[in-house]
Amino acid sequence: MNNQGRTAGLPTLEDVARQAGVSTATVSRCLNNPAQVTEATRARVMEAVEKLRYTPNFGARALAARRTNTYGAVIPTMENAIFARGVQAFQDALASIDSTLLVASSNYEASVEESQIRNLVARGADGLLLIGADRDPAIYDFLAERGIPVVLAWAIGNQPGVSFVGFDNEAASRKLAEKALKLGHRRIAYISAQSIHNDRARARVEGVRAAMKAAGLDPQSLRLVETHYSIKRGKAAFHTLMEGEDRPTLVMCGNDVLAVGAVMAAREMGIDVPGDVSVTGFDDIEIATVVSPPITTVHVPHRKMGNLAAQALLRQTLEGKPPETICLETEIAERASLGPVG
Amino acid sequence: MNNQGRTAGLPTLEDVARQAGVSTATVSRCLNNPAQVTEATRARVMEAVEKLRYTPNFGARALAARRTNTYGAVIPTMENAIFARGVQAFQDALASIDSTLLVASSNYEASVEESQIRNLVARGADGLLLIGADRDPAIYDFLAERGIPVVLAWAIGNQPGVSFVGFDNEAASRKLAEKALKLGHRRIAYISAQSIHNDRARARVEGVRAAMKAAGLDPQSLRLVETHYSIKRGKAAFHTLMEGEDRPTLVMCGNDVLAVGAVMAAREMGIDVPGDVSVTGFDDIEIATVVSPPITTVHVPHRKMGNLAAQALLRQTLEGKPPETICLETEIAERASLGPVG
DNA sequence: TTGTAAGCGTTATCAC
DNA sequence: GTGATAACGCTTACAA
Repeated sequence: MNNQGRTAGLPTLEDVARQAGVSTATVSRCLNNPAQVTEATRARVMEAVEKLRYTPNFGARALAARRTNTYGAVIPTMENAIFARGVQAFQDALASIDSTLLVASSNYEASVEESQIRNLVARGADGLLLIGADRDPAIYDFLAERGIPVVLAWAIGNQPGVSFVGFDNEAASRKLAEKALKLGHRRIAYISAQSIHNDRARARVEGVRAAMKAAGLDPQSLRLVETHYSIKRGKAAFHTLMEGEDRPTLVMCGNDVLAVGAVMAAREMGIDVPGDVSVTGFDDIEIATVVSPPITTVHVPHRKMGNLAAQALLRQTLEGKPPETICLETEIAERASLGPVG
Repeated sequence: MNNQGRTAGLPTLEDVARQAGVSTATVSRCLNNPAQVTEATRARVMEAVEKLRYTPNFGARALAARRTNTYGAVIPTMENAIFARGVQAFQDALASIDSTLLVASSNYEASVEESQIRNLVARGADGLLLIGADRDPAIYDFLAERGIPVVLAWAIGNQPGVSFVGFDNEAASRKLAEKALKLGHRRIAYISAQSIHNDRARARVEGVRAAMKAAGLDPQSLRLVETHYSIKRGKAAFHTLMEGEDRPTLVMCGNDVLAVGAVMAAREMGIDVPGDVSVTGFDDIEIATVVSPPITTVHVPHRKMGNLAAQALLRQTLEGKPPETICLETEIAERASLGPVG
C-alpha cells in the first residue's frame, strides 16, 4: 500500500542519529559530505546505519535538497535496438555518479512524447535526454522556464538553450548515396520513417537527394515511401516498390529495421540482393549483420554518443556550464547488400 | 542546477490557492479527490492551475502521501529484445493508471541487481517487477520488511510472499526437446546461459534432460556449454561444439540470441542447418525469424505476461490483495532450423 | 567538527 | 464543502 511510511516502521534519519548519539545534521553529513565529519563519528554513524538498515527517503531528500539525482530520457521506441545501446551508455555514465535514469518511450508520437516529458519533469528530473530537435517550441519554453537542462541526441540542430550530441544525418546519408551512385545506380527508391516531427528522417532523405543532384540526377525522381519503423512495414514497403514497373535498382532505407524488412521481403519474392536490387540501411545495429545478405549501412557510434550526451548534460546540471554541441563522425559499414547495378 | 526550487520561481500549491482564493487543502482536494469539492470552486482552482502552469512537486507529494505511484523493474539486460516487449507491456499497463515505471538492468549480475533493487526502493518504488526467483533470500526479507509488493516474471516458483506471473520453463523446454527427439536426434548439445542465479536457464536444461531420460537416453550425455547471452558468444559456443569429433546433430540454445549466433556460425563454417545440424532457440523474439534459416523456438507470450504481471502487482499495491501465481502457456514456433536427423 | 532549527511542498486530520 | 495546521524525513545555513 505504501512503502516508506512508518507503517512498516522504517528507520529515519532521526532513528540513526539517536542510535549513534549525534544530531540528524551529522548523520546527513556522513551520508552526503563525509569529509566534513570526523573519522570517529562517521564510523559510529555508519555502524548505526548498518544496524538499522537505514535507507534515505527519496521524497524527503528531493524536497529538501531540491535535487533528485534523477535524469529522464524519452526515446521513440524501446522495442528495437536502435536506441538501446545509446541509452544504455547514457545510463551507465549516470550510474557511475550515483544518478538514476528514468526511461520512457513515445512510440514516435509527439503528443505522447510531450506528456512523457511533463511526467518526467513532475517527477523531478534534473535533466533530460531527448531524441532529435523537432518538436513544439512550447516544450522548449516549458523546460527553459523550469531551468531544466536538456541534451538532444541523434541529431545536430540549432535549438537555442539546449545541448546537441549527435551526428549529421544528412551528410551521413549523402555519403552513402554517393557510394551507391558510383556503383551505377540510377533508379533509386527510399523507404523512410514518417517524416513529420522527425528531423533525422527528413535529413536522411535530403542527403540522398543532394547526392542525386550532385550526380546530375533529378532529386524529385527519388521514389519515396513513408512508413512506420518496423520489419513488417519495411517488408510491405519493399513489396509496394517492387510490384510496379520500372523497378528501382537500389532501395535505401531510413534505418536498419526497415532494411531488414526489405531484404527479407526480397528473399520471399525471389529477388536477389544485391544482384537484382541493392539495399542499404542506417544505424548499424546488430540485426543488420544477422540477415543475409548483411546490410550495408551507416555506422552510428551509439555508445559514444550516449556517453558524451551524459557528460554534456552533467556539465550543465552539475557545473552550470552552458549548452554545447558535439558532432560525431559516422562511417559506412560496407557489407554485401549493396553492389554494382545489375 | 535544480528544477523545482523557487530559484526558477515555480508555482506551488500555495500560489494556486492564493490565485483561486481558496486554501491549499482545497487545491489539493481538487487535484486528488475532485469529488469532495464543489463544481464551482473546482473550476476556479483549475483555472488557476492552468494560468500558473502548476505542476505538483513529486518529492513533496511522495513525502506527504507516502506513495509515489512509481514502480520499478530490474531486468537482466536492455540490449536485446528478450525483455523489451514484456517490460513495454508492463509499462503500458502502469501508464494507463498514471503510474510510472523505472527500469534498471543488472547485466545478469546478482550484485548489480541487488543494488538496483535497493536503489529503486530508496526512490520510493511502490512495487517491483523482477525476473525469475533465484536470488539471495536476504533480498526478499529486505523487501518484505518494507512491505513492498513484488511480482516475479518469466518463471514460476515457490518464493513465499511474492506473486509469480510466468511460465513453466522446464516443461516448455522439454516439449521442444521431445519434438526434436521424435525427429531422430540422439547426439544433443545445449548452449545455455550461465546457470548461476538463473533459474530459467537451469530449468530449460533440465527440461531437455527430462525428455532425454524419458526417451531412454542418458541425460548426462547432453553436451552442455554455458556462456553469456549474446550472438557473439552463441557463435563461439557453436564453434566449440562443432570443432570436436562426434558432432551433435542438434544444438539447442537457451534463448534466441544464442541460437542466432549458432546459425550464423554454422553458415560461416559451411555447416548446413538443418541438413547437417538442427538448431533451436527459446523466447521467439523477432530476430529468430530474421536469420536464415528461421529458428524453431519456444514462443513466450511476452506481451501478455507483462500485462498480467502489472495487473497482479497492482492488485497487491492498490487493493492489498495477497500474492498470486499465474502460469501462462507457451507453444512451439515451428520454423526451418529444426529438421529430421541427417 | 557538531548541533539547532528553519524550511522544502504536499497530504490528511481535524474543526467549522 | 472548506480551512487551519500538524506532520512527512531530509538538507543546510547559522551558531556554538
